Amino acid sequence: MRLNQKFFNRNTVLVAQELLGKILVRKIPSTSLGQAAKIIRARIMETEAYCGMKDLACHASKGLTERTKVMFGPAGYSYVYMIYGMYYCLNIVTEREGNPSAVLIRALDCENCNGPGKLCQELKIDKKLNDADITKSNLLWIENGEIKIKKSQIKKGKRIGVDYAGKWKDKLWRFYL
DNA sequence: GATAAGATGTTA
DNA sequence: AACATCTTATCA
Repeated sequence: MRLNQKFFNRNTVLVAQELLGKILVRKIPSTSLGQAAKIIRARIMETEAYCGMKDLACHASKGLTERTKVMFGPAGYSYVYMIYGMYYCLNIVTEREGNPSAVLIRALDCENCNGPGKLCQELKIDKKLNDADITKSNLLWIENGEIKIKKSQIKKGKRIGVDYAGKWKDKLWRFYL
């Protein structure tokens, strides 16, 4: 079953943990004539929570801009941005409209998906998939996993690469299996 | 294992 | 100028 708006319209740290073990589904349309479309399904293994304007590690802390505006909208939308000039990162917007937060998908359990930049490469996720309603899209969505994840299976750590974020850099908002 | 550098373009 | 990354190289 596909996860709905209600699932994402909640506390970001909670959603980040509950996304572990869920199935990310990506339908890649055919690129050339006669070539079949491809569907990739993979378990989410690692996430990070980025919580609103106060969180200095969250892009939305810089205010509403062309880049961050998706996060200010309703939950359940994709936020895709370019990082370091070479990679894309995939996030899902959480919380109610006006509370700009998102969960970064850092790793899946498939080949070449052990990092936020790599999994976007593997799943052919780029800026075109920014601002997509993943509760309705037929290109990208998330489904319930078969397996129920127990709280004891979830490991926590500091978020990666956010040393500039002052007191927010030490928050244990990275979750992984 | 830890650390450093380089590739690269968007962002404010 | 800094950056929510990854790969390769060079240490220990």
